[in-house]
Amino acid sequence: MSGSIQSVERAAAILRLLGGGERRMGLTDIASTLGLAKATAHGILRTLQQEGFVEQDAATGRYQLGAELLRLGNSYLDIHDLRARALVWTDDLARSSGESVHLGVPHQGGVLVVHHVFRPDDSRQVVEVGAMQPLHSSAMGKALAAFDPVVRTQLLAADRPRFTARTVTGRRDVEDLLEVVREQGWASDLEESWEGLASVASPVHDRRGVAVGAVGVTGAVERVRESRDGAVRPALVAAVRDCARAVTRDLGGGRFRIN
Amino acid sequence: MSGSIQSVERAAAILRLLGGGERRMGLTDIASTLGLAKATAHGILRTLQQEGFVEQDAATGRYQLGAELLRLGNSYLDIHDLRARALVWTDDLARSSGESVHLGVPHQGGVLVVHHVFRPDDSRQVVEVGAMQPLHSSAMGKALAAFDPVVRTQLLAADRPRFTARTVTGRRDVEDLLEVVREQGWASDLEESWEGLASVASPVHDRRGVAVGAVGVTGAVERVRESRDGAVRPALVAAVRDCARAVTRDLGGGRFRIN
DNA sequence: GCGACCGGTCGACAATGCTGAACGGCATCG
DNA sequence: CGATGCCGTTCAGCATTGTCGACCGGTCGC
Repeated sequence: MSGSIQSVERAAAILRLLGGGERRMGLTDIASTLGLAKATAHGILRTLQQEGFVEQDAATGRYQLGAELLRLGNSYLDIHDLRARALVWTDDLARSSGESVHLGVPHQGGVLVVHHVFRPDDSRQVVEVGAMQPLHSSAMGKALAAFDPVVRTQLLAADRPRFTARTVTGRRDVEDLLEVVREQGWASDLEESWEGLASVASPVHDRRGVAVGAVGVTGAVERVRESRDGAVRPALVAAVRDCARAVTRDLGGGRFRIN
Repeated sequence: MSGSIQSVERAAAILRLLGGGERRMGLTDIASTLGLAKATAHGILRTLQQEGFVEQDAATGRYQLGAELLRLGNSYLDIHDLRARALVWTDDLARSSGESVHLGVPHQGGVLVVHHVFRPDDSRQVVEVGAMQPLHSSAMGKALAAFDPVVRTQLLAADRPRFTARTVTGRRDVEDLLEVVREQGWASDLEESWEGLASVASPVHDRRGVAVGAVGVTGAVERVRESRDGAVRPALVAAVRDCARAVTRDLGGGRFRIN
């Protein structure tokens, strides 16, 4: 029986449902959305609640995600090998570039941010660790898709929503873009995800040469580009690629690889 | 049948096992630790892996926590009402106190950090969101235990490991300490958890008056205390209590409550 | 105060997942 | 270099376990 455990699968579906979209959901909602009997959903929810993965609002009886997920998510970060090795390099990159630095890994058709170094000034910033970035419009996403065939397939298969006027959505256009990224070894995002924000990213490879993550800097488009509508600042590109190369080397891979 | 779903319970146990202690575990280890048949553990692990909650090292075959947990943990933060309301106040507290600020909620016999504002200088700091603090030796833990009977019971029931020479471990001592905290409305941690670090914390109450969280500042003991072996800086205590009171008020509760 | 809705419960059925044993690959050790 | 253990994985049969539909009791809104 190489199938999956049904109840665990359903529990995961419930968690995913609670994690995306509505903040709180009622039992009936959850059950009907997933096509389950109310009693079935209730049993799973009761167990998840008991384990801390789900909490129930005492007043309204509605369900939401639980604190245990935050704790375990943090444990995941402790485990993360790539992240541990990248810590020191990304710190340096943030200092030298003066911009905030992200480390992302491919996850479920997107890029999951596993590390985030704040821009080294006193401005108010929010932690983005645990957040997702789109594959088709983020620098890290394109860097990963260009070097990992699996991610590339995901990118081409999924729909690519338009976030700004500069978002590239056409399949042909995306494919050409990835070709360029593969040739030059780095990717950019010039106001393709958010107005006014630009990023530069480069992939990190493990010892077998597969792209396991990407390092990127993000900042105001005025600081990332040389001039209005100009090219990305070469020094920034060099710094990002240096960082990505350093992490790759640290992972024990890429001795013979160029990125 | 008010029991729990067995397989979901076991899946949660596996996740908790992977989250605490060993970074990676083999199937046999996991199964024997939890008293499960290998095949049973394998089925659950396969499902968890498929859902992204667990990852398997391709080389060694060992299992570790998966990225989906980080994503969901982040979603939990988005949901968190207390955290959302506290954001602006904790920012102000960090600025005015010049120290790093934490917001914690009681969770599984400890304090789970749900928000963390960096000390407003350029020093290198790591995000502690998702980390746990002990009830008996942290300022937030004591603040929560003093005002929430459930947490208080947990604190008295659990064993209280000694972290430094100043950690209070005796049951009688802890009870007296909590009494003082309840009277004065705030708690401190003077090198009881880590050498050189001190904290001050005050509880946040919801509209029904129960302590749902705690706000605390943490810094070098030399900056928190007025003098060597002196009292905690009154201005710092006032700032923390102001912040906690503000959040409580924001939650719609505590109009008649003093903390 | 009536109705509709919601969360929760109950008991029966059978589908589901658990169990013990056996397989194949890998590394180690003799 | 073959034997031996260890480990992750698979298999098939059995009964435990979770699922289902119908049924409560409370609450909100009309």
